[in-house]
Amino acid sequence: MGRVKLKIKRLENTSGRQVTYSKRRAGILKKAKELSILCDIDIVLLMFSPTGKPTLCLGERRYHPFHPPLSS
Amino acid sequence: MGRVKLKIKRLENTSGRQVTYSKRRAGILKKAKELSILCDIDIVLLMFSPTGKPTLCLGERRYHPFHPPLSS
DNA sequence: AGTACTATCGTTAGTGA
DNA sequence: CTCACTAACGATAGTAC
Repeated sequence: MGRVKLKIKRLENTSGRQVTYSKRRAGILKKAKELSILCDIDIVLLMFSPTGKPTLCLGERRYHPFHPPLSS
Repeated sequence: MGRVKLKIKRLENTSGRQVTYSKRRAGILKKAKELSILCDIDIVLLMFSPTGKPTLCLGERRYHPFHPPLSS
């Protein structure tokens, strides 16, 4: 996406990695939340920034102990 | 995306939830892999399908014990 | 269940402040 | 670094098989 195609390989520029991380982290967190709501599923997403800062996403599903599969 | 806008709320149709889950699971797994490679980070993604089947993604980063932040 | 197609919407790379 | 903008690329809803 964006203005040009981006090859999927490690970004060599440090600040570039951080900027790309910030943008894509927001995108994937949104995707995870959408998926958990749309499909009513449990999801866990844990990631560490290029500087080591962790982000944890636990989805939006209301809690069900022992994660029983849906019957409906 | 897709042909029409989709409201982000629980899909009431069971098979629709499963189809949407399959498509979006593929999308988010690709995003997670791309993010881990581009930004050279650790990422963990765990999710359960509407029928309870788990999927685990551990990212593509080469292993670093104790997850040291990048120095460069 | 899974694959293929594709119009349409969503994400984001590059840019500037 | 963070925010806003937007052209252009990417993901996906609906469909057909």
